[in-house]
Amino acid sequence: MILKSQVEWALHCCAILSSLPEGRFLSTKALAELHGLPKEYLSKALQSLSHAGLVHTTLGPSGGYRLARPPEQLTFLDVVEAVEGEGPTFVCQNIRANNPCRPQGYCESTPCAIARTMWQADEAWRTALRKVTFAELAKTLEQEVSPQIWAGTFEWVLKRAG
Amino acid sequence: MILKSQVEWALHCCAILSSLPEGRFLSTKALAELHGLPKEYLSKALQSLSHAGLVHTTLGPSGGYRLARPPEQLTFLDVVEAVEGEGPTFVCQNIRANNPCRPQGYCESTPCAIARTMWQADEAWRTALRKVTFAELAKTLEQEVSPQIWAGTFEWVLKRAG
DNA sequence: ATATTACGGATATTGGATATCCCTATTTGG
DNA sequence: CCAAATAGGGATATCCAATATCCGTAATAT
Ligand code: SF4
Ligand code: SF4
Repeated sequence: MILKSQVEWALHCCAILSSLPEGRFLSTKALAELHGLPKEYLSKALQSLSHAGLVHTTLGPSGGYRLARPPEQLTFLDVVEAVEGEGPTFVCQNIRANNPCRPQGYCESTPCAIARTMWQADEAWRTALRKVTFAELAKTLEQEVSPQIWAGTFEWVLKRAG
Repeated sequence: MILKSQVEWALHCCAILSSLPEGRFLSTKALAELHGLPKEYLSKALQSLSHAGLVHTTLGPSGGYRLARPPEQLTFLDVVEAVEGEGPTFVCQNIRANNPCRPQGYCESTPCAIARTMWQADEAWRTALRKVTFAELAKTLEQEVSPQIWAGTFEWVLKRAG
């Protein structure tokens, strides 16, 4: 059970977009170059973000993406779910229904304890991701990333942002 | 990102084995019949449990599986990790290394904040699963499952347990 | 007008999950 | 001792989602 690599891509892109000045846009091409990713395929991940309403887009030269909300209101969970979907990791096949000891046509009323436990774990995972916003991430990155790279990247991005 | 169905199978099998009287064994064949699963493939899941040391096995007629520890000491996490593996759900491809603004040969010292956040969420998921033992599951199931089915299944299992 | 962009459909390619088959060593029960 | 039953493991086939590429369309800035 491994998340798609698009999740990492989308998280990185949102991290970059978080530090983009108000009102400016960054294109798929720039984001792909910056991260060394296939442009056409990264585009699909960005479209997922767009479809989820997390980013706004503009067409034409100097077009691209910007965050739809301030980074304080964008969480890791938003991005992960936009790309990976909102479904549970544990999908119950209801195999208890195959129990030969069950009376024919018997129908359980409640989801069983096994599934509930797995879903609670899913919820704990989601809760952890919901707690971290991109504002906090930006703060952490600014402390941890080498100032030289930080400034260089910022300049690189600004030069390409429409 | 969806868990393999083998996870559900293994959880169900351990639930059954939890209520098996001390010293007796239940075969793959019986477990497959009880849950309506392909015997040969279920066998792979049970082998994972065996390889992880969660169950003991015996060969020959009347052979099969029993829990290696009391249900109080067997957690959901044990079973899930035995089948699904212990790796993180978020695999970092280190795409920050592709940043064209980085000096050549530059090497980050610490895993980045994005990966750490994702791994923390993984840990929250694991913690939730580690909290639930099969002793607690048995207690819940006994309360929730219809007494008729519960008794019938118990009898069905005992008849086939070696 | 032209170049650039997001978007979406179509289409490979790949790898892991699913599933089956068969052989071997071991143990039980007769 | 013998025959049946069992776990274990290797080989193989199938299926499907993730990965990746390509191209056409509409919109937009210069
Ligand atoms: S017991 Fe729970 S996990 Fe298993 S089939 Fe039923 S609902 Fe699904
Ligand atoms: S920034 Fe973090 S998640 Fe992204 S490539 Fe680097 S270590 Fe991996």
